Amino acid sequence: MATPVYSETRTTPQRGRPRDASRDDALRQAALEVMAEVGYRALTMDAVAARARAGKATIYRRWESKLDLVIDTCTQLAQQNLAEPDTGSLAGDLREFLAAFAAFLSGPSGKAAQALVGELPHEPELASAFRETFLTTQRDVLRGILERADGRGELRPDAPRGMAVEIAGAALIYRLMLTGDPLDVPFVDRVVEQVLLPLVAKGQ
Amino acid sequence: MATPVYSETRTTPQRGRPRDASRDDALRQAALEVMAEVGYRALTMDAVAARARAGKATIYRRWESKLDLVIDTCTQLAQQNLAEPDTGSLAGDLREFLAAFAAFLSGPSGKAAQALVGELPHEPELASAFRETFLTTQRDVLRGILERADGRGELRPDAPRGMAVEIAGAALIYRLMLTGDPLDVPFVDRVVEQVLLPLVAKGQ
Amino acid sequence: MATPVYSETRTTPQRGRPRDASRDDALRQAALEVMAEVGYRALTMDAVAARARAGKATIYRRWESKLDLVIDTCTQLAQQNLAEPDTGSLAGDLREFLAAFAAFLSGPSGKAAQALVGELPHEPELASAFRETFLTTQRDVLRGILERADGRGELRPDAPRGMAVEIAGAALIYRLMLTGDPLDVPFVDRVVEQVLLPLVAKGQ
Amino acid sequence: MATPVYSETRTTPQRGRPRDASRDDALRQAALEVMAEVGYRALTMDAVAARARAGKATIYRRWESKLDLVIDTCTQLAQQNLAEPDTGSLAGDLREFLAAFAAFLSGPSGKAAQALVGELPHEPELASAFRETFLTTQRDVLRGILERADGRGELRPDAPRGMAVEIAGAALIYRLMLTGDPLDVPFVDRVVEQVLLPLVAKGQ
DNA sequence: GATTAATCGAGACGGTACGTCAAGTCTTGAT
DNA sequence: ATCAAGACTTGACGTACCGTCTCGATTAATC
Repeated sequence: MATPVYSETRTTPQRGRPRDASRDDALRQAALEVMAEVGYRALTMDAVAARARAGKATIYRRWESKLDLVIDTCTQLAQQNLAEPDTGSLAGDLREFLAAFAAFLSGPSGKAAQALVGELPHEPELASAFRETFLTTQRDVLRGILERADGRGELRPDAPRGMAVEIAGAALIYRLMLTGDPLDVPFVDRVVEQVLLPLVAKGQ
Repeated sequence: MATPVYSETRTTPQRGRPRDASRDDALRQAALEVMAEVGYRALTMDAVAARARAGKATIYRRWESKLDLVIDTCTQLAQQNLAEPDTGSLAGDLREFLAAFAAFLSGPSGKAAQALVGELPHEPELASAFRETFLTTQRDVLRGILERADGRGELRPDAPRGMAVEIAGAALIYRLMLTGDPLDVPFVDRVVEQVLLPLVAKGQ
Repeated sequence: MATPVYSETRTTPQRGRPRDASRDDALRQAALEVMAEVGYRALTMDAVAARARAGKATIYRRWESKLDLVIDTCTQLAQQNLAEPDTGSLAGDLREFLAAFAAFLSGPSGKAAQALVGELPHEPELASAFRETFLTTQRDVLRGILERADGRGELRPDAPRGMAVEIAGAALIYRLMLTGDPLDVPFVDRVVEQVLLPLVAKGQ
Repeated sequence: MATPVYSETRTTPQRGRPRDASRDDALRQAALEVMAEVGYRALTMDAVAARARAGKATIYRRWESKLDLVIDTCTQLAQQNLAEPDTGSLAGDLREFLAAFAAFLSGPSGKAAQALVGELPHEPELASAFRETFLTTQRDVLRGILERADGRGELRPDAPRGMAVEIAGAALIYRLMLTGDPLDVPFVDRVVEQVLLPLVAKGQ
């Protein structure tokens, strides 16, 4: 599921009191705060309900489970950070975009993403929502950056573009989730200069 | 903690019935099976105990918590696959080692590792055990491979060795845990040929 | 409270859509049916509303609570059976009245009354409404019967009238609510002949 | 059900930790206290568990429901008050026994009994347990008293014994549960002198 | 005839209790 | 002191109901 059910194009006119849309945001906000504080495992529906001053039924009316709520909460956050940069150079575009992505991952969304990784193999719906939110978008932007660089003649003809895109994401997320090392601008710069440009840029 | 408590140097000689060491393996085996079937979240101590035909106290006598049991179970598995290859060439060593590591990750240990990722930020002890098991060892072997290659004069002088090591691990784990794409030999070969060798090997 | 709020002498003339008086009966009828089926405890306002095809607000506009609705429903039923008999003889009056009262108690009102007994100690308002409906009226009629019999010289001078009245009610209600034995005409006759007349009638 | 399941004659030897019998009493005591304070309706399992410092599962392991717990709690109390008096006279026996029964009903058991009346029609098991506890025993004792009085030649030959027994119980319980008037010794004396003795004793 | 306001069915809302389930501890008898 | 078994406390789960509220849609009395 993973989204409150407004999108359902209504067949019947509109019966009863309509859902209060402001509760959605309040609940997502509460979920985000609680998850940031105690993590996914220790997040309880009671805590979210209490923080949003809502009844639990109000949550379960919108999301089927804790997982569903968390997914939707993260997805919502991901909508914003799509900024496709255009600095005119491959190096500039890569640096700018990866820095933005790193910042996004360093915030609550990153924490949430990490919390969800363990569920992916057992929750197919979550897995596809997760990949859509955290992987596909970022991958598409990177591909666009490489294409524009190719248009400017900056790429080697045999550049392994797919692999470069994968490596870029992998490097950031590996740091974030596994090593625990900081995901800062110097690191992004090193990834760009020591890995990405050498792999794809002409004359390196 | 993450290891059965035999190491506790006994002050008193040895009184009463000694611990049945075969229960350790039975319990780890049960834990592994249950985790592979239902994942970390849905794994219950009762289920593990029942599968091993053991009492819960028998588990808690050895491990402090569910997490602890799972960590130890995985660590145990990791002990075996340290095989440092020596094919005589950088490319050969990389291929062989990464293929072995990929195979290790593709098994139950990989599933377990994934299940644990979400807990790392809130469980410092788990985090260090996890990194020791899944990251450090692999990193050290890779570093050794690069050093021996350097001794043979196969590396460029300015090769970004640390980054190469990090990228190698990142590429595999990213695939395993996030994209869900298969972690097979062709992929490993592509990583070696399209990424690692270009980054560090002389004359590429 | 225990009565729909029409009595409220309106200060403002009469504005807006007037209340649909037919909903009162529909709701009481629904309440009676539900209570007869599942008892007081398991009666839910949602069930009553659904059965009457009414909104819950329509109920709460008329009655303050579940208790209030049930009380009013029973009271309504009680209004009818006040018939003070006048057969010309004490025995005849007693038989006729107690048979009528037994019939009343054997119907849904009796079930409802029983359902309410448990609430009496904790609901003073309910208690007084309950006593008014189920005890006082019946008691007054019985007292009238005894007085008229006394006027005819049928009573012993030392007849314990108060006790006789109390015993008459007690015998019926005890059967109804506690023993579960049938509250039929033969029983009423036995109460009259074996208990009431011996206690109060001259020459027994 | 209405009794913790020890009575179940065990087929298997005895496996695992046995039930802690002291929890039974603690829970019954807590239930009695809570019920006396807030009544049956408002009694919650959480409140009982909290007061007994027990988990809810510990309650549900023993009793299937709130009703079941309450029944058992009362039944336990009823076991004690069977005292069959033997003063040597019908009047003395009646006074003594009914006073004792009135005292029993005036305590927490009486409150509990009242709370249960409303459930009787919908809970056959409860009904029979209730009657066994609160009616049958008392009835049997009364019957014994009448028989012994008959043996002493105190009864009229045509005395309506069954009705007398029923009336005695009805008078007390009617007062207790319906009218709310006090169930004190003067009242018991009046019942004996004005009703029971006139109905059955010789020469009245 | 248009306006006005309280009604109607429907159902979302904040709460509270429900009965279940799991984690980790403790207690049996037996080895 | 260990073992299997299972009762124990704690606390979260997801559901159901209470009594209130809010929606669009009637429906009279008032203007």
